[in-house]
Amino acid sequence: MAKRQVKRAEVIDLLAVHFLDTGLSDTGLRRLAEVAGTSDRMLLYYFENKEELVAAVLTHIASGLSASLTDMFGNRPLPPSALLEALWAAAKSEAFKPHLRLWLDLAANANRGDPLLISIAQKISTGWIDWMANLLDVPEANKDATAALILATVDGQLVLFPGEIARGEHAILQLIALFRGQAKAQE
Amino acid sequence: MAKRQVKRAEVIDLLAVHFLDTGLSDTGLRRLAEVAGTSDRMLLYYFENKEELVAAVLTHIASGLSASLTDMFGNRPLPPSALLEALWAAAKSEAFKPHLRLWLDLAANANRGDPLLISIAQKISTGWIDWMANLLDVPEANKDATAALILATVDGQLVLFPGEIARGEHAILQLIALFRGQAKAQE
DNA sequence: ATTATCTTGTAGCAGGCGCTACAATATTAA
DNA sequence: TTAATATTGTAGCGCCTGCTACAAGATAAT
Repeated sequence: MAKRQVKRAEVIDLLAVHFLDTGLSDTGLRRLAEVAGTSDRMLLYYFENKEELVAAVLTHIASGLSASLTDMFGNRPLPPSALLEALWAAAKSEAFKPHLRLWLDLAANANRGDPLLISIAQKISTGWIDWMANLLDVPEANKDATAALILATVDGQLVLFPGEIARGEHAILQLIALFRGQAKAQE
Repeated sequence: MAKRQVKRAEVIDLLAVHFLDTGLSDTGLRRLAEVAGTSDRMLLYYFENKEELVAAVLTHIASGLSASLTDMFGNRPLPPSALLEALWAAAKSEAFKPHLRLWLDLAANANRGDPLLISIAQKISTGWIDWMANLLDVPEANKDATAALILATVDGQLVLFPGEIARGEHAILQLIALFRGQAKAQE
């Protein structure tokens, strides 16, 4: 009778939505219990402690990421300029914002030194990079570096223009132009 | 007579160091009082409330930033590739890390929606961009975009590779190469 | 010298935090 | 049916949070 495991999975699903909605700040046990339709006592029955709960929810979100990414972009190879263009359009959309904000939250907390959060954040980062590297129509040797550059620039927008990501658009356009120039030079 | 103002300034100085050391997480009033050599009661005498305290310390750090930047880089115009190279070397150094981590902390909290933190973060961001735009040896029309691109990419490293910023170095090198290629194409 | 103002200490409030002890119930196994 | 086990509720612990009421001492103005 693994009712505990079933409930645990349900809780994770509900809390994933909540984390994406509100970030990592609104995570008191009593609040999470309310969101998940249970009690704090029960959360600590399903999970060892709060740390394990948070880790489970975040890794669940991370593992669902790849799927939604391929849904959104397919797997047709794209040149860097086109990929960045498409990614930037997505990043500006409301549907994408929760993921980006949560990721920023996670990175900031990880940079405080928490080893658990660091490992989770790194797993998510490499997930993004691998996915994008496979999608890039560039020489094998440049794939990872190009993917990291694209991602870092988009993330950087989030840091540089908080609350108003689209304001730094000219930086993205600049990078697109650089990619185009490079492509032309290689002809 | 205005002893309160004097003490207030001293407190801000001490707390600026503490914020740079530990980020925005360790900011309980009793802890800050200990660091500043006073009591929580006194902090709330010098400042209206905690919010005003944090704002004062952060803007103090922000206003000291320009000075230390020009100290470090002078004001000789540099091409984008050289500037990025120098900035990246600085970003990897221990001396610089506190500023970057604090900035990331600030951006993450601002992205939660706090209007006060948003305005502070934006002030700091534009400070960086303006400083760098003035330093860039590129056509006037491209200065802001190039500066934002460089900053966003370096910040993005912080998000993408938490706790281990140097691991994403190939992305930076990629951007440097793109800048070099662009410079050559324009000859 | 006497007010008035400025500065500071003591004590505590109401609420949140993660977590647990204990017991009651529900479910399964024998 | 009885006994073991799994699930859940109630209540509360000790500690932290931002903040405040109140009064005592220090300093200044009159």
